[in-house]
Amino acid sequence: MRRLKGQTIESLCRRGKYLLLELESGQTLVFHLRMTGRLTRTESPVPKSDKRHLRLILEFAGGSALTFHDTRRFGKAFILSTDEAPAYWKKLGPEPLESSFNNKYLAGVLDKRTRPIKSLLLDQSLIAGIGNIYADEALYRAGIHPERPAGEIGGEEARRLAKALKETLKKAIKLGGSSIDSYRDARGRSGSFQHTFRVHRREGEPCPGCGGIVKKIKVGGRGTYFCPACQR
DNA sequence: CGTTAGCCCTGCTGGC
DNA sequence: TGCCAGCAGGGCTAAC
Repeated sequence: MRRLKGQTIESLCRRGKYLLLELESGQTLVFHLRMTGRLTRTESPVPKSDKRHLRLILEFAGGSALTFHDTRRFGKAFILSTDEAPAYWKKLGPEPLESSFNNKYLAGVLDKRTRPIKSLLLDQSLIAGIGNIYADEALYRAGIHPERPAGEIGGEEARRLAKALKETLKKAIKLGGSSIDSYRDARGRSGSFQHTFRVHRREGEPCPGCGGIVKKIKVGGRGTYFCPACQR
């Protein structure tokens, strides 16, 4: 990270779950927060009380700083050169909120695949940016059982799923994300999407649609919540 | 190629 | 009240 000294950040963007800081040199400083990573705009020097689980400090001219904290140390920060970047981002599928992600694309991705639909939604090489929370909530919204083989979902159901993914993400973004555990934005603020979960982390509670009981299972090793009555 | 299981890591929770 | 096994999960690798 010493190579960053003296450089100007020219733009900020995002690809899937990766945050990108584009530098004047053409290099990209990339962050992935995973579950417990936190990026915070703060003052420099960083207060002693903020040193726990601190992984990286970027000090800016003018006395402010960007800190990267990560309790579970699953998050990543790394630099991509101009040469490396295109190949790196090619590994990711389209963004659900861009026009390249449409009914036709989703139908093509689902076709002939045997994996449970939930596992497919979490595959970043097919669709970028869907995590465990959003897969559960989108499948509920679309009325699709998380264990259904992807290949048997087509037509009207596939269209419903595409729409559900877009709407779930839009709403979550509008509410500032989900702060179940540690997520905070760069100003330290919590999101509020977690207060609107229909099924995720609501095992044993009533389904808001039918009043039935929300069930929890494991799909692809991930905790998965759904309503057995509403999701077929 | 498509799919699945296991690993990483640490703080919190649930059951006794 | 205290203890500790197990859970949480995104992405990578190995294996089939």
